[in-house]
Amino acid sequence: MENNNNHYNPQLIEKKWQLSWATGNLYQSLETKDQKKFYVLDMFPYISGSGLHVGHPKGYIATDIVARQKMLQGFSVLHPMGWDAFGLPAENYAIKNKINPNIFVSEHIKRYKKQLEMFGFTYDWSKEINTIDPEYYRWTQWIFLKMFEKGLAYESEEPVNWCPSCKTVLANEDLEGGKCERCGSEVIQRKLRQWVLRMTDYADRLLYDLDTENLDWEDFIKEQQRNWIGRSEGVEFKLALEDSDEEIRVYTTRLDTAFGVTYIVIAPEHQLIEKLKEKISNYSEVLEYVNQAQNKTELERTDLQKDKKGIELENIKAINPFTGEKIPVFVADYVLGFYGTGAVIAVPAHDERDYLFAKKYNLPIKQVIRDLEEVHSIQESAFTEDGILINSEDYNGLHSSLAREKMAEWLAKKDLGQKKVNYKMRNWVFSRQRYWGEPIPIIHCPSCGAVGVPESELPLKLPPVENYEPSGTGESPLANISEWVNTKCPKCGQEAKRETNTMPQWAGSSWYYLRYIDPKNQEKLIDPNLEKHWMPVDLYVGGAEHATRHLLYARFWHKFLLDIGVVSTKEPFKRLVHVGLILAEDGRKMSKRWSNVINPDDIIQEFGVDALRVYEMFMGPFSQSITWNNNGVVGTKRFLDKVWKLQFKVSKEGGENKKISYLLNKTIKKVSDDIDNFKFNTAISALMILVNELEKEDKIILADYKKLLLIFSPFAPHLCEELWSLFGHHDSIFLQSWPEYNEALSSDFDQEMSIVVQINGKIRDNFVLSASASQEEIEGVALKREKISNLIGDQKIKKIIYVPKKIINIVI
RNA sequence: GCCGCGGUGGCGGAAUUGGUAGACGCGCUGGACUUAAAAUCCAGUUGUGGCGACACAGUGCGGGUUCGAUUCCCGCCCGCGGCACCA
Repeated sequence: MENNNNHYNPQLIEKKWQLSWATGNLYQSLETKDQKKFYVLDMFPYISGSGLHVGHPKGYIATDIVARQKMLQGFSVLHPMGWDAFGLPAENYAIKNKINPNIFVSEHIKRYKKQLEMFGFTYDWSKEINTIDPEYYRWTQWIFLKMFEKGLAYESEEPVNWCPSCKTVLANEDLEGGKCERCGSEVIQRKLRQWVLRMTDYADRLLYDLDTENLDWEDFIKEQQRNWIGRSEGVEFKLALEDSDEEIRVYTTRLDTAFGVTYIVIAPEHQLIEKLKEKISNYSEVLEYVNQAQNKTELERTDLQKDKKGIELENIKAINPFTGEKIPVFVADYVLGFYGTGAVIAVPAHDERDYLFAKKYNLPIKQVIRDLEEVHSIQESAFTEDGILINSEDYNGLHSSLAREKMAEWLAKKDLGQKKVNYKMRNWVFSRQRYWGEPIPIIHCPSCGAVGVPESELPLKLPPVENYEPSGTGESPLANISEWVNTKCPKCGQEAKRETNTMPQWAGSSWYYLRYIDPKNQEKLIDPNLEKHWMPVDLYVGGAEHATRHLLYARFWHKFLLDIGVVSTKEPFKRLVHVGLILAEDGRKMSKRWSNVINPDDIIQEFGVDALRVYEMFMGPFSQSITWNNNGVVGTKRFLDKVWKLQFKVSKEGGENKKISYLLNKTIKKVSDDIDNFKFNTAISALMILVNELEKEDKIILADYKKLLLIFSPFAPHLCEELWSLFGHHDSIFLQSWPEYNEALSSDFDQEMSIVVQINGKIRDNFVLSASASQEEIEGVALKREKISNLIGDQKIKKIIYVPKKIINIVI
């Protein structure tokens, strides 16, 4: 099909311009001093088994529009792309299809890249990175070594989440409702030696910088991170045990309720059970309960619906330091071993769980806080809010918040306890018992312990292996390659063994945005001058599912890199926008499983990539999930054809068309603002309105048409570049300047105004008159209108409200 | 259960320092062009009543504030996302 007066043929122009842009190095980012920089970043794709569907490029289209607009506005733009390719999903796919993961990943990268190139994106491919490239992951390993040096990476034997199907441990962040996020299997707790990153050391900074660094992030993502970090301020203190040297340490945020403590509850994992085994008179019963609890899966144990069960440690009594009362000690699995001290004071009157537990086991419920209005009845339910203290001796009458302070002071003075901050967030379990990941650069020496691989030996390459299958023993398949495992200790030269665990999927993506800036640097992770030039990332676009994983990990690593002087900003991503999903026409997620996937190649074949780009941006608000509709692409192709057809109305002669220049000017502002605010749908709508008006004209002035092409070009780059060249230009449209909005012009045109007349707020009439008319004149005209005077009749006018240039409301 | 977001025509959606609800697009109806179809163009399209001018109703439900509420307040219902015994 040829181009004709009604339609253009995308096949004839799109490939041509993509080639021209690439050979002209149009998108190479340069560190020029005289231009302002703009670093716009996409979350790079993870290489999995399935290819791209129409949902994947949505975010990339948006960043491409922003990148092109910024270029036109005179910024030097960095817009890179790369590949995230280590990790479980890629490895599982490779195993399932019996391919070498290396080969599978490399082939898929080629395919992804080809698909991305069809979209005509502005990527600077000279900056391409790939997380499985040894020249890339040597720096991932380098960061790990630095963390090891600083004591932030350590070995641990704590119980960890183990996925029996993936045969590896998982971080807390990798769980979804107690199940493996990848395969859905139930995760069990297993004691295994692991590498762990001390992320909780950064908890406060991760929390406070969300607010103090003026991050332009959507609130719900910040909120998710805050909840995930889960900071709480409380007090840790000890209770003595009767007839014993042991003591119980507890953590509470409600010290004000301390006089209401009627028993203590400890977690089944608590070491005190073992220590007191001689003293506990029902020890065998207790042990049975403990074993039962530990055999439960995480899911069963955290099921809120289940009964609050527990068992008393008979013959054990703790002493409440505030009252001197002797209180029983229970073990119950609703207390978590890993949080706080693994032991809590139970205040049934003021905590719902304790209330249920106390009712079940007939334990006393002692009220020590009353509500201000004195309407709450402890007989009916626990009162969990702050209030006024009662039954609390010296503290009676104080408000909860003040009581907490005073009581904490008292504990500190008696040397029984002090204020303490706790986090829900746990340290990052960083090793995986799998093949497809960055080797952890550590050597285990019988004399020196864990020793870092010398920097000069990086990258420590992942060796080829015959069998990728995970063993399930807690060792990775690397353990079977003796020539790789056996080595010498870099410190003492003795025979030693390499660490065989690998890094998790999220390692490479935790710092990739830095490497784009200086991808080929052999000496350093990044050149400090380049880092200062480009960082922080000005705009980061990707899926919201990364709120508590990638985005938290990357912030953590970034802060560490700040501490060791590699980067200069506190936060990596200044502005973050999340992309809404594109759902299939049946309303479900697009997936091979449902065979409802729309392939972009087919749409591009039929309508061209510009029509697809414009449609995806026009569908609805960018961050909202929206269902795909093939007819929508028909509509945007129709719109592109309208723009194409307008060229035949362009005339080089003739004077200014006031009406059009006014509307054009308004559209320039609307489109500029809307791109800034990610309101692409209304930007396109404004362009449609302009085009509809231009269609009605017999003649279009060339200068106006060029402006239309310029403001439309970020959305439909191929079509606009083609039309630009058809008017005799030899240089790219993207080397021009974004049209300026002329503020004076906007008021110039408003010589008339349309006034709506309301009676008691109901619209009854409207008329047009000169924009210079005063309120009195307008009132006069309105009251003389036949319709209005008939409606008013002889009723009395109470008052008249005038909204300048819009509405006059007569109240009768 | 807690936190966050949302509910507007046949459909996707637009409009919020309170000021003409339904922009723009899809679909549908009628018309022009054509031997015919496609494409394109023109007109219409929230509902009810009316030939019509127009009237009444209308932004999840029930109240309230206001000259005026999709927008603000109170009480509910429904959907989506996140967290989930964190003491």
